[in-house]
Amino acid sequence: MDVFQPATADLDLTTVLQALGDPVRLKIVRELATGGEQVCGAMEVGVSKSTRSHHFKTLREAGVTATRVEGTHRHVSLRRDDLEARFPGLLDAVLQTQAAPA
Amino acid sequence: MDVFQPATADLDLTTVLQALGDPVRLKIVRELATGGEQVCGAMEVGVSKSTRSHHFKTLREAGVTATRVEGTHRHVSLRRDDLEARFPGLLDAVLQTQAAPA
DNA sequence: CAGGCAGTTCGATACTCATCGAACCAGCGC
DNA sequence: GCGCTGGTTCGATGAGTATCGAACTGCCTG
Repeated sequence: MDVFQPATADLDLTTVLQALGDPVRLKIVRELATGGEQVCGAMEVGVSKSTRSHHFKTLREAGVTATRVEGTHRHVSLRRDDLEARFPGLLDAVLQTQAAPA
Repeated sequence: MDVFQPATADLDLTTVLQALGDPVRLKIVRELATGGEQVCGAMEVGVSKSTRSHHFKTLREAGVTATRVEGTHRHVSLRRDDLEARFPGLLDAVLQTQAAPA
């Protein structure tokens, strides 16, 4: 298992935007933003286990999240500082927006 | 020809992020940001005419750009104010980032 | 050790979408 | 009117990806 996540300098804007440009992942990011680090499975995003895993992987590989393995659990958190360093204001701008404008 | 573009209130974050999450469109947005309103065809983005048209359409329908028809030309501009009103700081954050991190 | 649980991976499916060339449409100039 | 030129639309194609269930892996506990 590679819990690899890209270095801050390697973060690619297009990739990050693509990662954020999905309703499910955006929801995940919001959850992480408000709830802090969370266990992967504790989040209810309305998709199957495998799909959820896929989205977490996408976010991680885009450099949006960090994953910490602890026993059988994976603790996922936002890489706020790294994102802020690489794309100042971007994450805040995304998070400030209302979740779902109906 | 519908030069329809969504109202400010209808702008959807996911849609905008998806629109921005493409290298070609990101390039277009940058060009518009630095050069102001431009004629559609005057922009060199490295894709065919039809593909370029498609990207302009995507950006327009996402609410990122405005299109003004003048004779046979289409003048395209960024909807900076609308985007700023709906997603404060987002566009700036995107534009501030270096174009292509090698 | 056996079982269960967390999470990933696999294989398949369906859908989206970026891309192109060609055909088409609409002004503009001759 | 005839054609050129800017731009859109069409149809096709290929790549990417979101989704699922099922099989697998690893850890922890009884």
